[in-house]
Amino acid sequence: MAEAGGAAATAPDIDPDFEPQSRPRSCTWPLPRPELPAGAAEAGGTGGTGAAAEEGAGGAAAAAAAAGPGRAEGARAGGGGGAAAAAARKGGSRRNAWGNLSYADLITQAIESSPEKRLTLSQIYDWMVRCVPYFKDKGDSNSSAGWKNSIRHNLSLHSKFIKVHNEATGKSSWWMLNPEGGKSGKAPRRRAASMDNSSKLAKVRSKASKKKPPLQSAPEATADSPGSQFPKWPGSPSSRSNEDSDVWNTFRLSPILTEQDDLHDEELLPSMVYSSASSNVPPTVTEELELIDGLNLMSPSSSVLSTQQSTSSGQIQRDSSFSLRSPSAAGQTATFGNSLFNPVEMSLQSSVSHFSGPQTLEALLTPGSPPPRDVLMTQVDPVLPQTGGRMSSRTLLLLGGQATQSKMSSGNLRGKPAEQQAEPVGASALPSTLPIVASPQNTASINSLKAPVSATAAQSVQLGSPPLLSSAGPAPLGLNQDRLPIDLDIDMYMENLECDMDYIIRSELMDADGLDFNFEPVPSTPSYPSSSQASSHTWVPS
DNA sequence: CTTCCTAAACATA
DNA sequence: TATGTTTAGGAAG
Repeated sequence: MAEAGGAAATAPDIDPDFEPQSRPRSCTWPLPRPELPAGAAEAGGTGGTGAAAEEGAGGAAAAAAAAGPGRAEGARAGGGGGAAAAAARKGGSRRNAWGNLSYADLITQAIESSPEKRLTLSQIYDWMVRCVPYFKDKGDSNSSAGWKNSIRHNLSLHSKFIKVHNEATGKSSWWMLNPEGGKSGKAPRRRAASMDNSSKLAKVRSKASKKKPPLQSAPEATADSPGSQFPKWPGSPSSRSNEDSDVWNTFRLSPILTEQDDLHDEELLPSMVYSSASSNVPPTVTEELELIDGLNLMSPSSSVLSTQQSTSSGQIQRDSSFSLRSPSAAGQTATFGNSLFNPVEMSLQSSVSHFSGPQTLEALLTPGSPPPRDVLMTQVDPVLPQTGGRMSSRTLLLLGGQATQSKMSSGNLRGKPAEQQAEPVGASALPSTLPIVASPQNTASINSLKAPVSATAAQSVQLGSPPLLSSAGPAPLGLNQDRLPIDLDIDMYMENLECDMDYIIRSELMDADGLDFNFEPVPSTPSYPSSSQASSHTWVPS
């Protein structure tokens, strides 16, 4: 508070300092208030967590902002200068006028802050303006040009961000975090090659063709149902409400692979496997979950999975994991790495696993029969132009959001549990034995069920993993292996989710770059990686 | 040398 | 015009 006060004094509009993480809630998507002045919202909403921040920072930022908004140099200089003062904190100096976070980091946070973990470009801009003090005043004026350009640049440049076709009207694409996490900055994970995924990918990608316009929405199965109201904020429950029409779980996704079918690079191998990736990428866990849960709904095939798990060697995974865009049409089927589901899988299995695994992913994916949209399958979109549209490379098409919804729900939970409840509860009531997997054949039935089922599944999934993440979890391991009671009450879920989110956020922060604010002691922080992984995927190659 | 920021040229819808 | 992609140059660690 004290800090805040000081900062406030300097710059009313500007936030003391930017720590999106520290106050996730204030900057989250279903915006509490239209244009809340940062100060107010934060102060009120954040409650205690974010409080600690660097006071100096605020001043510095403000100063910088005021002083030299224009140039990089200005900003930099400002940052540097201010840094000295602010630097005190951590030895870290703010690299930029807005703090230590890079654009990429900011974008990441923006995306993460959204319930569905996806934002359109404009939403990202928006977030920046709302949540990052430095940009607060630069929102609408022409001054925005520069940083917006940078935002776009970053989105395109980093493999860490993936573009998802937004089928709603002519909206711009959704930008999501690449589950694989091609982080470019800090968390050095395995980057064997100096180049690292991002750059490398970028490069590779880049060479792809540029001439041919990708016909993005060709078949667009769901297109017809207009996302109608596709929520301005994806997070909004709307999608859920109208699952009736377009919310198919379907989503196609094209892995991160490069266009070069030959992704022999080992780097890619592991990367494709989301789950495995998780081991390295703590922060992204969430996203993984999202994907996973979505997927897992669809891909229960346990048997296959298990195999994979054990093997986990990598190559195999790679192979099986996805065969992405092969030039030929046939190749388009993406086989999802089972590994992907593993973690979830495990949990699911216990609870829901009755469905016999006859339907393996492959079966599901069967290229031959284009499943009605109901099938919640991950198929590499037929949409991809054989021309090799570049769009496919990182573009993830995702239609309908049920899959994501589950996630979203988590986001909403806090906000409106009530709504949430209705569904989940109902879902829980459903027989767990429902065939979750939708094979083309089943689609019909699934269709009707899908809503509930998905909910259930989602829940279970959430349950499964979150606990791991959540520090509080009484006995994460036990839970995990044990199985998840489907009938847990929502509160539980909520809690888990909450923890999860916060937890993740926190970890993210820590990871991020040492944001200064210190949170509460996070008991299990250190364990985070290990616990989550260990428990959830024992199979992890490590 | 690598990471990042910024600017800007292009390409598309 | 808004979005996206790419390429370039420069600064900082």
